Amino acid sequence: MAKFKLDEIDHQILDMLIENTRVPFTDIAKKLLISAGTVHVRVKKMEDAGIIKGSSITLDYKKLGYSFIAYVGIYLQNTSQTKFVLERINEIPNVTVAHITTGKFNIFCKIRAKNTEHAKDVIFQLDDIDGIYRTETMISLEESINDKKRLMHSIFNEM
Amino acid sequence: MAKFKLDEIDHQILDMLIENTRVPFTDIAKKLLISAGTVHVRVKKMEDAGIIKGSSITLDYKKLGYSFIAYVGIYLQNTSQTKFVLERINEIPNVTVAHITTGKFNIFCKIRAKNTEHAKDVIFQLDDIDGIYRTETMISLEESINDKKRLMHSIFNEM
DNA sequence: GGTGAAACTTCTAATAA
DNA sequence: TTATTAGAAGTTTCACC
Repeated sequence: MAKFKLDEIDHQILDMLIENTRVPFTDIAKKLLISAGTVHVRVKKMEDAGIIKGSSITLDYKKLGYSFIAYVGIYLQNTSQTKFVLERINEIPNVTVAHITTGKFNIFCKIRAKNTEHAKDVIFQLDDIDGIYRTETMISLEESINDKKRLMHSIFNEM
Repeated sequence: MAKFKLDEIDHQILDMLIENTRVPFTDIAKKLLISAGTVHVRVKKMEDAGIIKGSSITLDYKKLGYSFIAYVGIYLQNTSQTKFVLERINEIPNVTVAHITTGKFNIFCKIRAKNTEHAKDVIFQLDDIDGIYRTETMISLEESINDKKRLMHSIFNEM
């Protein structure tokens, strides 16, 4: 996969879009002292290159009654079942991300639930999947999400 | 935290915004057979209520040369140092999320790096933090992200 | 590559229902 | 709560640097 070359302008455009996708191109243009047309062309180029894959709103799951987060490590009976089990896991909407991993666990996933009671149901759903022989749960007491912009800066400064 | 009441219309608006924040309100209106003004009012209401926290672009980190993902479980010398250590961890831009957890680990985080060599540097940075006495790394061989929309549907159907 | 302005589309807020 | 509408604001294209 080829590394796409971004210059300082692209980088600053991304920074602003990371914070808010609806920031007007005219505002970006004003801040970077370029024209709105240029912003448009550059964003389009990054979209076409697949650097910008899409955009999404950020929801407050706590306000939606979903304040429970946990990570679940999964041990399989047999690693040949990995693909199959992963598909079953991904059918559970409460599983937000799943990884095939090296180390202790074969599969590792993050779940989101309403509360402990509800989380128990989700974990039971996982335990019920054929091929999973044991799970190990780590409950999140506090989540801190790192600023996307900071990662972008560190990526950019190495390019 | 009070649960905000969303109706079917709100839910469908969220669905469309989850897929693409830049979808014109007029398109949403057309699809849901309501006016663009109504869409605007409802989105604003959800923003004011904090249900919609913001919006961001999704980047392709692989294309940016960052194809390495790992989870790192952290053991502390003393749990009283948790807050302090978490702050140090969050200063590393390659750590994208960190959690205080129950279970084996005291802190659990996700890192993003260029490759194994680079990941080693990041993990060494973690190991160097005062108060951390051991880390355990799980490398992601494959990541599958579950559709946000599916989670929203399951949340909505329980409301 | 970038610009600036025209043409087009979308947003927003006020008014009315 | 929702619809309509008109003016403001944003986006996109294009001829020209």
